[in-house]
Amino acid sequence: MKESEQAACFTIKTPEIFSFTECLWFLDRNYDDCLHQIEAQQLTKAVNAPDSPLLFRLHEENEALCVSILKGRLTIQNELFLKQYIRDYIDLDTPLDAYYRILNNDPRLAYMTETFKGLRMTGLPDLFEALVWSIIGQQINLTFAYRLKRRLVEAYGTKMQHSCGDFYLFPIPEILATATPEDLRPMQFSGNKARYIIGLARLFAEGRLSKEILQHAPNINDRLKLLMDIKGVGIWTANYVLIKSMKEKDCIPYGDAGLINALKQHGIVESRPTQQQIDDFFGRFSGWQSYLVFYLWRSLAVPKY
DNA sequence: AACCAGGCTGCGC
DNA sequence: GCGCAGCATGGT
Repeated sequence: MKESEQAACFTIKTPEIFSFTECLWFLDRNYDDCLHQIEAQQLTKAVNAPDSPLLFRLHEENEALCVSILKGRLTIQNELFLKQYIRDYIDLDTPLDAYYRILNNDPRLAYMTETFKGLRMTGLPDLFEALVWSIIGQQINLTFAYRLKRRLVEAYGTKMQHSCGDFYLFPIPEILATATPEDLRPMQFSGNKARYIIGLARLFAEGRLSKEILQHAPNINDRLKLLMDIKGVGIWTANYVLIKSMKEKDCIPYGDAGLINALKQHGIVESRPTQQQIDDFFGRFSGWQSYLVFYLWRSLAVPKY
């Protein structure tokens, strides 16, 4: 192997208040996610980088994240892209101390700063992927949602083969735009999910929606409206996507079954809370509302809560 | 077998 | 703007 190829790795210094274990745990959660593999505290994943697809592996060592490239060329441009991708993927750039101070002010939530210490928002930097995934997840349980995603990705995504297994890239809109609802029905997509997803792929393929377009919208309400004008995207999906893909600080996916369960389990709301009741509680967490939603989702996996 | 799941659309008010 | 039925599909 040539020296230049041996150098196909780099490190990223980890921030204060960071737990790689917590982040990996959330990414895994015992669900069958077809877009990454987590094993022995290592994450392996394929991404579409500007110069070529990359298969990378991430592990922690000496207060740094080590990124090694298993497949694909680590050009300068690809390295810049991957560095930023990882920073976005596990939200390395947000200092959490202010958030933890607010959590500690609420006796019902203070335990989170220890129990989930260092957990960072796991993002979906690819807007198209975030939208499709949220449509898949509407109104069905997560086990089934991950199964649907796997079928879609294996049928329309790009495979990267490696000695430790096959890794998939999420389907690009241009490919998915050629599918018909009849193609997706046998994979157990409902007719509506199939139509919504294909419509979305066409929107992206025709350049009528992109992350850039959304980023250029002047404010959060314009971004919500741009998203909710899409067939199949309601208030839940729009907020979910702004959290996961756009790092929006104060988004609440109203109606989210998991969120409401978590709020009930913490004694914060009664069943079937109104939007106003949820806003009243979240008001104190301005600047960290999205993060709080994320930590409440995390809490659902704790038996006590 | 009923009720639930990281909802949405279309309708009537 | 708000509430509600109807929908679609597997898990528990």
